[in-house]
Amino acid sequence: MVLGVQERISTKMAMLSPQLQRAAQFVSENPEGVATRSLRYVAKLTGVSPPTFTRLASALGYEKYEGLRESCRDHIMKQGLIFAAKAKALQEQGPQEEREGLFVVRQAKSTISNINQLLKSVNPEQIEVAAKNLASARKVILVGMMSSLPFIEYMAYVASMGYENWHVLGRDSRSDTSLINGIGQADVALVISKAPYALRAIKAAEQIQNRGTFVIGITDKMSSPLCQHCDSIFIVSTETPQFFTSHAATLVLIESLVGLVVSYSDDSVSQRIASVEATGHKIGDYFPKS
Amino acid sequence: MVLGVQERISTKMAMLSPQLQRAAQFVSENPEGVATRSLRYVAKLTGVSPPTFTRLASALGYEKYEGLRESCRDHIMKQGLIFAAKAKALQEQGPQEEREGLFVVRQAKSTISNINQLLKSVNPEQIEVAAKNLASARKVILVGMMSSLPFIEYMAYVASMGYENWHVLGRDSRSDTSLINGIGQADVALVISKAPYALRAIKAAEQIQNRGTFVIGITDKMSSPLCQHCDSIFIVSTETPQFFTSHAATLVLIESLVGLVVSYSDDSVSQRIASVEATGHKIGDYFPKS
DNA sequence: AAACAACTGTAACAATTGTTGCAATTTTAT
DNA sequence: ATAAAATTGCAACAATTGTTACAGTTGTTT
Repeated sequence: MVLGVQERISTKMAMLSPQLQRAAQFVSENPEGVATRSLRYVAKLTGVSPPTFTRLASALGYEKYEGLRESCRDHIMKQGLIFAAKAKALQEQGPQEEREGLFVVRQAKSTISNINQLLKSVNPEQIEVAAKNLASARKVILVGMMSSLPFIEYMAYVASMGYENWHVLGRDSRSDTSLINGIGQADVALVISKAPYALRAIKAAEQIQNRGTFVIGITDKMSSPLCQHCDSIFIVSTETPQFFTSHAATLVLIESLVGLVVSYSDDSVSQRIASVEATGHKIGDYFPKS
Repeated sequence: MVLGVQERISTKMAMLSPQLQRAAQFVSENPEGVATRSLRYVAKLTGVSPPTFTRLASALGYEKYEGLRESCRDHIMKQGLIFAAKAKALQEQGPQEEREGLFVVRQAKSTISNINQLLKSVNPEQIEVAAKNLASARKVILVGMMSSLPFIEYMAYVASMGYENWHVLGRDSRSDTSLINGIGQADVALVISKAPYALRAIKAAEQIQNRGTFVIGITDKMSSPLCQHCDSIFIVSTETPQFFTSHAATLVLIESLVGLVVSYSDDSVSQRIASVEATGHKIGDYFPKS
């Protein structure tokens, strides 16, 4: 069997010299460029000397540079075929057409539509206000159960690099009650709940709001039981061609929120994040270099 | 506005000489060939003398043959944009709305572009193969550290509704080693790692692969250290207007994979999922149905 | 039928391409 | 520290590229 460019690059990348890696990365990221432009042109674009690409070709096991280019041609031809199929699938639009090869496409399509809907339905000002609240809160309580928990934890992880006052509720029930008891009006909570709505999340939102805490909610429908316990609510659609729901639009909202929160905080936060990563490098959490 | 190759050919085709028509037809039918191969090669393929193509270029209104080729390049690139039409529409949505405050819009834009890139770069067949592997594995090991862990856990959560042989590595180090020791060739692992690459994830992938286990990797670059320890690798872009990265495209891939896995499994899985939800209702995990 | 114009391939061309030897540099080992 | 090895860019190279002038062919007009 003949290996493709991408496979060859991914297997040999580690044992290439710095310049060859640069070249390899470029090839990997723009095979069309390699297939259509000349070696010297590509070299200039990459910021590497022409011979480097000749050498890359032989390092990847091709006899000549033309072999590498031929591989790139293959790659884009295959993509062209794939795309033809995708385009056809989109035109047919058949909901009963359960062709497996197009799963990703359908998934992606509904995801993009979900994101677009998020953009249409959501008020930017509302996000700003929510972010400001989160940024200035004494304590931030994150609530999410079942399938929403991972996204709450993602948020907590990102926030943990810059803040120490963000807490996740729902990891274990013991600490939960004490956490709820300690909060008040100076704090802010963010709750995520989608159908089927986890009872504990709804109950938590209710209790938290009863204590005078500002509650931000992310849910999937206006009719969601979460709505009535929130001071600020975001509706994100979760529709999917599959039997379970998609959380991608939620993720976009979360990432936007966190980004805004960081931008509202002072520079010390950015510095903290930088130092967290530096510490990680020192104790060997991260892969060296790059 | 600059005309494309196809338009130029269709308008002038009638007033071309026989040989030029032959050449024009070839160009119209294989623009990729023109973009990627040399003039002389194309000429030989068409059965026409080389100068004919130089003449065709000027007959179509290009200054030189290179102009025609450039048009063909454009044509190729445009193909990748079929799906990106929505993203473009989004961009045109409002240039005056490009105010600094609209974080969400910028975030959404880059996310959609990331998803599009996923579609462009990923081979549906490869996803199918990966999903089949996951569906038929004796045990599935999910690996992800740092910011990737929540997504691994999401995957584990969704899978837990239908399968009992999916395990997350990295929740606590004690059980990790025993888990790794128990795996072999009948098992499949899925590893997620993005820059900055968590050392433990890379090491885990290495160890797992050494045991003969099939390793599926999700990472952000071909130059990622994860690549060399994987039998199947998916590249998803994580670019963002912000300082940290976006995982939305990864989520789309994950949701597609899980959806496929379920579709490859027999009906018992769907039944299991249904019963899990029913049980949840009975013990009061979920909010009473609306 | 001859004269003309348009069409097309051959061959020589200048430009550009990919390649290779060599020297300068950096990295690694001793 | 020194030596050896590997990496990398420069410059000269042979090959190939796209182009053009020219000549043979074809079909049309007078």
